[in-house]
Amino acid sequence: MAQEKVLEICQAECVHSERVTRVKREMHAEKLLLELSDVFKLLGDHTRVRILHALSLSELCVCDIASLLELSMSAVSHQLRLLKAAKIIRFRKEGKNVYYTLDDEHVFNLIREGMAHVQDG
Amino acid sequence: MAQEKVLEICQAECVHSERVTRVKREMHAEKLLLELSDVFKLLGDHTRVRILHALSLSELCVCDIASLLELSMSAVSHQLRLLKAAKIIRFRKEGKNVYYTLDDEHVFNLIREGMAHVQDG
DNA sequence: CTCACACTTGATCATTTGTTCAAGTGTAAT
DNA sequence: ATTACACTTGAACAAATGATCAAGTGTGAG
Repeated sequence: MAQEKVLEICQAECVHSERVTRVKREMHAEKLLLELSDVFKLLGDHTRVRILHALSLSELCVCDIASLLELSMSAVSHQLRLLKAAKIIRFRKEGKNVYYTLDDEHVFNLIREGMAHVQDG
Repeated sequence: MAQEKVLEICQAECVHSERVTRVKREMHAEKLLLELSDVFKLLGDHTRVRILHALSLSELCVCDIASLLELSMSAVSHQLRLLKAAKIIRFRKEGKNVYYTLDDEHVFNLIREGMAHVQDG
């Protein structure tokens, strides 16, 4: 897992060095890519996607979600915690209940765009 | 992990049943959501996102990618295999080289939309 | 043919991840 | 205060994951 300096790379003649250096120049985004993969990782779980999809249709409290998706409240709460920490969802307390919603339209768009990809086959 | 029938759900008065049944009616998408989470899961890895981002800038052969991202060819090849299987990327052989590209614009859009989310903070 | 080499693949292993269980908050009603 | 209950949280454990290593393809050059 520790990404050592491997350099099991092919001979110089194989690497298209002009292309590689050009792409490397355009890749001033390493840090953002790391954040990006973290966001996708959060969306990349069946339970969490189901939760987010449900929240894209309505604000819901924890036990609504648990009931809807037939999960334990504990399992739901754990996942909500992750989504909350990543600012993908927002919450609001009201009495004994805690209501969750999507945080912004980006996530909504991501789900829509993802759906489009999936539906095309 | 085995998703047993838990039903540790709160009392009837807490569940907003009209809301829950309405959302449930609108959720005729369970199977798609499963596929969707699988796609996001593939995008949800640092190495794979870096590979995809590089491919969004240019067609590249395996050792270009390995060189660019300082990874072993083996590691790259394993990840390409997953992306290929999910039809997220396409390949073309030419002599001893194998060139990879993004399969369609959906993935490109996903990465762009994801970047927008990340950049907003 | 034989060799070099770009790439693939299977096995292994450490890390990460998601669920469950049990215990702990905090709020509202009695 | 005491109880009920919506929700959170930590520990524990099984399953999934990603990198490495070693062995395997297949293609082109000599």
